[in-house]
Amino acid sequence: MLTKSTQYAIRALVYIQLQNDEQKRPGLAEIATEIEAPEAYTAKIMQILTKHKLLSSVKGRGGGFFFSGKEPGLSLYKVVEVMEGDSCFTSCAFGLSTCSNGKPCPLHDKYGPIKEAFLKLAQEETIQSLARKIEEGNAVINLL
Amino acid sequence: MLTKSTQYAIRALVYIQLQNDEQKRPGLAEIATEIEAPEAYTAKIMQILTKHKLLSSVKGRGGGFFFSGKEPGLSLYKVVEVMEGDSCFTSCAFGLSTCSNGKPCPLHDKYGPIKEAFLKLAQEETIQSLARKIEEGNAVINLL
DNA sequence: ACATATAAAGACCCATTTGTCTTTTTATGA
DNA sequence: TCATAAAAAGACAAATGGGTCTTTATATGT
Ligand code: FES
Ligand code: FES
Repeated sequence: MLTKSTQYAIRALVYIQLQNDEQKRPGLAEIATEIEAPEAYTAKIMQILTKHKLLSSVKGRGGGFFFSGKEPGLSLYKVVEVMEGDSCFTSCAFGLSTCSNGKPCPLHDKYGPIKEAFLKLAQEETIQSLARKIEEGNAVINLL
Repeated sequence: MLTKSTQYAIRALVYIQLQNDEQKRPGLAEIATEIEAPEAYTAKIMQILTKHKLLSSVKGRGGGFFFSGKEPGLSLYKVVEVMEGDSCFTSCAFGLSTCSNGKPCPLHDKYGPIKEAFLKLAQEETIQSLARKIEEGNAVINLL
């Protein structure tokens, strides 16, 4: 499972993308409310994201968060990597220090493909592709 | 990802099964060493498992841990449930409070099947089936 | 130019998970 | 029977993740 921080990050980024698509630049308070996350904690997460250049921000009046738009899509993989590292894609489900085909744990055969599928999902889906599903009415961003 | 405690539990149970298959009843110290886990912490985990009757134990001289053998297999699902609850099988990857087909998050379509596969794995695989893979030389229990 | 709205930064605090240490209980082999 | 080996129990400590509060820096609208 992804950590709460990663989930907050993904939800926040998707919300920002949705707003950007309407030429808006949401601020912290609005984002936190919309994704149902604590405001101060959301602030910390936004700081991590901007520090790692996944996102841009402007301070001061009328400031807020936005994607510069020059980049292509932002993959979920990148977000997960920045927020919690990539161990959820690589580590052994059984707890061995390394997951390898050479000395597999007894879960390796069946768990490997699951990890693969999750990795593929994270690499192929982007903040933008998720936002699009919401815009098309095929998914929701919260349960409000 | 399963928690460390859950992983310790699974490894310990598999080791006990392997020893039981040779008519042995390993004690705490031996188990902890073999699964490469802290002894005192392993003790706590064994207590949880015995309290929930996933495992039997005898105190005193010549004591140790063992499966009573009357039960059929012990599914991974049961172990996970006892150790950390079932949220890893049910919760929303995006962080919504409920995962539902009615109001799906934008990850639901692609993540759902992955969760399904993981649940199936946990329900079908048992401590005994994992032990068998090791006995047959198709997997290892540690990297020692 | 300046007041103000906003993000950034830093110092904390709380909860949970992971891990250790000590004491108690109990079964059993000598 | 009874000393001892073992698990059980309880109290505590460290590490991590999640969360809050206060102060600082800065961009912008007026
Ligand atoms: S070795 Fe355990 S999942 Fe690969
Ligand atoms: S609603 Fe998010 S995974 Fe089902």
